[in-house]
Order: sequence, then structure tokens, then C-alpha cells
Amino acid sequence: MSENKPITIGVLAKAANVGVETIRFYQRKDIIQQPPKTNGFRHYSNEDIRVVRLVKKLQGVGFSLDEIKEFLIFDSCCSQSQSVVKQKSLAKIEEIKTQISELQSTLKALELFSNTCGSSNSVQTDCHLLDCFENHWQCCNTDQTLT
Amino acid sequence: MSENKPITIGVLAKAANVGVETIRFYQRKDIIQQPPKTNGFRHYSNEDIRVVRLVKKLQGVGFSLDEIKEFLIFDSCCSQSQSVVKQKSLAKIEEIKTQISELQSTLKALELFSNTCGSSNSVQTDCHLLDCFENHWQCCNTDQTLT
DNA sequence: CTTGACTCTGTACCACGGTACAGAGTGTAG
DNA sequence: CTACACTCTGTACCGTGGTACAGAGTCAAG
Repeated sequence: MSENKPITIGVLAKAANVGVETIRFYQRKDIIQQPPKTNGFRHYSNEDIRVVRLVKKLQGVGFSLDEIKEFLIFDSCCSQSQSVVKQKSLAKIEEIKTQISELQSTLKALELFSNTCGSSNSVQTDCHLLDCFENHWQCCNTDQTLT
Repeated sequence: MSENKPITIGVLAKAANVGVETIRFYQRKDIIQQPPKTNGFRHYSNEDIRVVRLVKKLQGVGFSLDEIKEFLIFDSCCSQSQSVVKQKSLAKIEEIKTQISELQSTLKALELFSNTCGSSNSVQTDCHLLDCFENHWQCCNTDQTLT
């Protein structure tokens, strides 16, 4: 019941919600493996569907295709390169933590902005985007930075 | 003490930690305003430094230049278009919340991956990236999706 | 055994966000 | 008043992540 319909490129594309050209593009870039072919037609597995979905998901949270490729390669030869995988994962974990806290600052700044800006008595200076962000990010101060 | 050194494009670029070409690019794209010129030379204000820094910061958390432009335009004519600003901000707030929770799932998946993968008794199947992610994302299941 | 949907390889093109010149002018320190 | 750092406009080019053909072959229903 699971082997009767061959997973052609079109089926894979639909299942992973991408275009067929995208699948071929990923193949050219070695992000997904070359599947077996019958009569020149690519023949995918359910695993491939999971992989393409994972790729799109990881892209959505900011991984580049090169990073994704690295992780997938590590994944398939895990026991050979455990220390490398571990290092890469830990680095990525730190990166994501930073990203989360930056997003949380952004969130606060935007909330402040939309609150002050939307209030009926706001005037130009009350809802200055720059001010809202500088309240939450210490990075934007201009003083002392010019020599 | 603050007016004696003109802020030329090079000074601005250095202060905002970008290239001069980037500043000119932003100008072409109307992301930052055309500054006054003396003898054809652009002459910036401290405000401009803050703006460029804000642009880079917002880019870092995933805003596109077009989005940034929109916010900056709204910012400078706030009282005229409050409802629009408010709407855009609220939409962006929701988007960022989603992004944060996706990043948190990614974090957990990566932590699981690096833990199982780094342990001395792990074998291929113990540290399969796909499995780690599917534990934290319900999205990647392949069953029922093929008609 | 035809017809239409699908697939193949290969190449060209696209948007985004810059980056790198060329050729000319400016401004300032010695 | 020269030399060198800087700036000007304009145009070309780059990497990333696709998207869109063209021209040919394949597969499956009627």
C-alpha cells in the first residue's frame, strides 16, 4: 500500500510544497542526493520528502542552503565526524540564542512604537521609531563614536 | 564641539560600520533621505548615523530593505498614517512571535541532536537529524499527505 | 497507437542586497 | 601649488536562491 505509487519529482515537489525546479536546483547544489532513476526518471523515497521539508523549515529559521547542506552531510556520516557535528551544532545553538534575544528586543521596541504611535494624543516626537528602538537596543547611540 | 567635523559619506559609513557604496545604495533605494550637499559633497547629520545603524539592526533580525523603508517612511509622517503604522507594526509583532517560537523549536532539536550525537555510545540511528527535528516539529510527517 | 501530462538536460533569466570599478572633480596638508 | 585622500555619477558585476523556458523523451488512459 505504500509502494504502488512511485514518487516522481512532481509528487515530491507537491508533498514538500515546493516547485519541481526547486528540487532539481537542490540536486544540482548537492543538498539532496541523486535518487535512483528508471528510464531517466528520478525515483524518490519517503525519506526524501522528509528531507526536503526539513530543508524548507531550516531555511525558514534563517539557515542558508550551505549550512543546511553541511548539517545533512554530517548527518549521514555522523559517526565519522562527531566532534565536527557537535561543534557546528553548539555554534549554531549560540547563534540562535542570540537571534532569539535580538528578536525579543525588536518585539519590545515594536510594541512600544505601536502603543505610543496609536494613542490619540501622540505627536511626531512621541512615536519616533528610532527612539523606541534605542530604548531597547543600546547599540544605536551616536555619541563618543566619532573621533 | 559637535559641528566642527562635517559628516561626509565616508564618516557616516565608518560610524555605521558599512561601506560607502552601501550608503549610496540605500540612497538610490530611498531608504535614507538625500542629504544636503555642499559642492556636490553629501553632508550628513548625527540622525543619519542612527538611521543607518537602525537599518542594519533591523536587517539583522530579518527585515527586508523594503519593510525597513516602509517603517521609516511611516515614522516620518506618523500623524498622517497612524492606523497604517499600527497595523503594520502589529502584523510584524505577530510575525516575530512566530519566528521566536520556531527558533525555540529549532534550539531544542539542535540540543537533542548535539547531545545524542556527541554521546560515546551513539550510532547512526541515534543521532539522525531528521528524527531530532521531527520530535520538535510536527510538520515533517510524511504519512497521510500523499493521495 | 495517439494524445496529454509529465519528465529529462541545459541554459537563461530573475530579485535582493550589495560591491567594484572608471573617469572626473574636490579639499587639505605640507 | 602639488599630491594624495576623498568624493562624485554611472554602470557593471557578484552571490544567493530560485524560476522559466526550449527541445526532446516517456508513460498511461482511452
